[in-house]
Amino acid sequence: MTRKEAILKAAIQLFAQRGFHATSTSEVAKRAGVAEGTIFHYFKTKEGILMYLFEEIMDSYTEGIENILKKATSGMEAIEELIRFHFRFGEQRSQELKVVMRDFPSNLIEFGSPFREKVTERLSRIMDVTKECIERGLKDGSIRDLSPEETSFIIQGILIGVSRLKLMGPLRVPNLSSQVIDLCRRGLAKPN
Amino acid sequence: MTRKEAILKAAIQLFAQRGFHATSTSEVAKRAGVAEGTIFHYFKTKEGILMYLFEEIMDSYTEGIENILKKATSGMEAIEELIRFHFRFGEQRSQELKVVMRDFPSNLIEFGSPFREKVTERLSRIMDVTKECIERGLKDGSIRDLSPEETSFIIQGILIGVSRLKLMGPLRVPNLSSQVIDLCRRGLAKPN
Amino acid sequence: MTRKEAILKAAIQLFAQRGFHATSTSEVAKRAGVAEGTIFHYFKTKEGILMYLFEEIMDSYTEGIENILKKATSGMEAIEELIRFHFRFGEQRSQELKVVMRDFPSNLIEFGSPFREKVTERLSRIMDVTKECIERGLKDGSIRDLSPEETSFIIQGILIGVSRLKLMGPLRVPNLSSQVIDLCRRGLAKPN
Amino acid sequence: MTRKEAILKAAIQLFAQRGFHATSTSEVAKRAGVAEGTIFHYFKTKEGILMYLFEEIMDSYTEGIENILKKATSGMEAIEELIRFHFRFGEQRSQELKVVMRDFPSNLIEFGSPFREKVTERLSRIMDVTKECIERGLKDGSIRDLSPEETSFIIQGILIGVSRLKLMGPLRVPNLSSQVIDLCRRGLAKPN
DNA sequence: GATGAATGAGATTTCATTCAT
DNA sequence: GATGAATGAAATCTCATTCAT
Repeated sequence: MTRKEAILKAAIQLFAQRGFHATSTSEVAKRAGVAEGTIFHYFKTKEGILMYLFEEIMDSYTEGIENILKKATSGMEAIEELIRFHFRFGEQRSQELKVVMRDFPSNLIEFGSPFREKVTERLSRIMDVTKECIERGLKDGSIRDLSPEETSFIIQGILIGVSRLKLMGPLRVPNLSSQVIDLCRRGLAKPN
Repeated sequence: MTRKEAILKAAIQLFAQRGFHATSTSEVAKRAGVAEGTIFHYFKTKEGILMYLFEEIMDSYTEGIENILKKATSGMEAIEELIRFHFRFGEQRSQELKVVMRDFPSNLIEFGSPFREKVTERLSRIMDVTKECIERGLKDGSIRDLSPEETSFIIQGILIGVSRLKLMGPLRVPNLSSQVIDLCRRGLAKPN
Repeated sequence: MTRKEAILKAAIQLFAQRGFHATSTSEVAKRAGVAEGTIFHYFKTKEGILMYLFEEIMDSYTEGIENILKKATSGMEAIEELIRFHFRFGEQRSQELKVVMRDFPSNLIEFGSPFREKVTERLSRIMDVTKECIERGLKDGSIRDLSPEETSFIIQGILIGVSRLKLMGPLRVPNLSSQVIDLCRRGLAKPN
Repeated sequence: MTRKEAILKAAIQLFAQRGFHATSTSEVAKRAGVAEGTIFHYFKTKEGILMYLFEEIMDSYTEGIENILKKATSGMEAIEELIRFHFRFGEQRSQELKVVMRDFPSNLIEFGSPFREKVTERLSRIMDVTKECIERGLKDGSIRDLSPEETSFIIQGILIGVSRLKLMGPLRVPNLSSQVIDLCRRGLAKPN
């Protein structure tokens, strides 16, 4: 493991557990087994670690959902796969996701931040893909007549919120993925 | 306006805008027009402001949804009212809610915090009310056969997530409330 | 002695001795007998101490030379008094002057600095007074035909340079003041 | 251009512009197009660059004024040539001179520094040459009865101060050299 | 000779909190 | 109750320097 990886690993663990603000760079360095200065050698600032993390995970997520869109045979199926992917992703990378969920919004909003652009770009890409799924479903008749814009917003809201509740809280809910899929399917499917 | 109220008002504005961590007590004092010491006279710590805010808003929210439960004629109607109330509440108290959404989870998890108990108690009360709605719907036949536990979890997830997206992001979606209601109704209603 | 004064006194001593950059705020605090934070309570930044010092000494100097201009009976006499005042001032406030001479130019040039304006304003005031002396001497016939602009520049250069050499170096020269006056008088006086 | 020269060139530019303390070795390395380690290969420390610079420029200056002394036909002429040389030198090597003026005194005084000796040795050599000019003028009757010690001190002060004002400030004064010469000639020449 | 990743000491600054008035 | 000067612990970040390659 390179030093950079060690720093990232340590940061993810600590940020997920205690939060970004409550974690000091000296703690990260200690856990990573490197000198504190090394952190700043690789990531210019403490926020830089968060940024790197965010970009990395967002790119990975975006790539995943873009693949789904390519493979899916219908709009509704795409939505289902999207949800399935979302929860699978959340399980595989729960730590990183926790960090992003915990500490992200703060920076999202800060206007001066050099993040802002990158972040909003990624987020809107995610929203776009969801919208495209809906639009396809409208065309192929698998989804009922709904505004793609608004519906994709709600779908994203559902995924974020449910994941949040799951990641942050102590409650364990089995089959979350399939239950959300069922609910969404009934909500979106064309009435017969 | 009493000094305490002035402090709260200032804190809400600043915490909502910049976040809890990025706001200093001196800024709060300045905006409130009181001495810094006064803050600590009313709220023992800086976190104490957040705690007070949280309790106040949570109690208000809990009271609201408990009333709904009393008035509703069916489980499904209760759920609908719940959603309606949620978004109305979010609009009326958007600032406070933003604060809670922005900065809450961090403290939620901190184990040592004296908050933890109070917070979890309130949150589980909210979850319980949602569950009771579902349970009533199961009994009165307005809601299809679903696990109350899991479904209430998802409903809460939806509300939190969609509100979050709405409060934090720049997108404006009209009729969010009724669209979410529609989706949930189709998702929960008994098939005929 | 108030805390602020104690900080200033300590800072002057240390900056004069070791230079601004080589002195840490912790050293200043220690010598002043205050907590390090107290420094930042009174002067927002470390540079702020230098700024305060500079303004204070420049105002004092400017006031001094403006008085001379009022009292002097001829231009040449004004110049003489100016030089006399300059060296007297340098002796009375040698420490502060040393600080200014040692560490000032760096900031003078920095463009972004909030200092710049204040500094240049003061410096040009000093230059202006010198120029007025020359101009008066031209009118009253006590000074030979010389460009006021250029001559005042040279006079200021002389004063700065000679003081610098005196303050910084180990050499002790007696009667510096009167020797400089003699040299300048011969250099400026109208040939008879 | 060798690596060493590239480093020196970069250092001169940056030190002159931003000052020694505000320039990091990494910036110097970047501008010079070498690795940071290379700097320390050629100059043992960061201060070493300044030292090298200083020695080089001082030797060049000293050599120049020593030649003048040899060629001059009278003491007064030597002084005049000295001044002429000083300003010519200042124009040819303004950047280096700026560095020396900006950042030198700080180190001059530091007692522990290995510089100190070299520096004071060079400075006193310059002072000595000036004194010799005066002494010669006293003998050959071109300079009026003045203390060589004190007068050379003043002459040096004038040169340093006027150059400083010229190099550091924004003011442009034409014919500075000849004006200073005129003033000094009148100040030093034997009354007829 | 040349590199540049890694270091770690140290610097400035922030800020919640206290407490004498 | 109200103040705000004073604190000091802790945090982020810089940077000259080293050293294995």
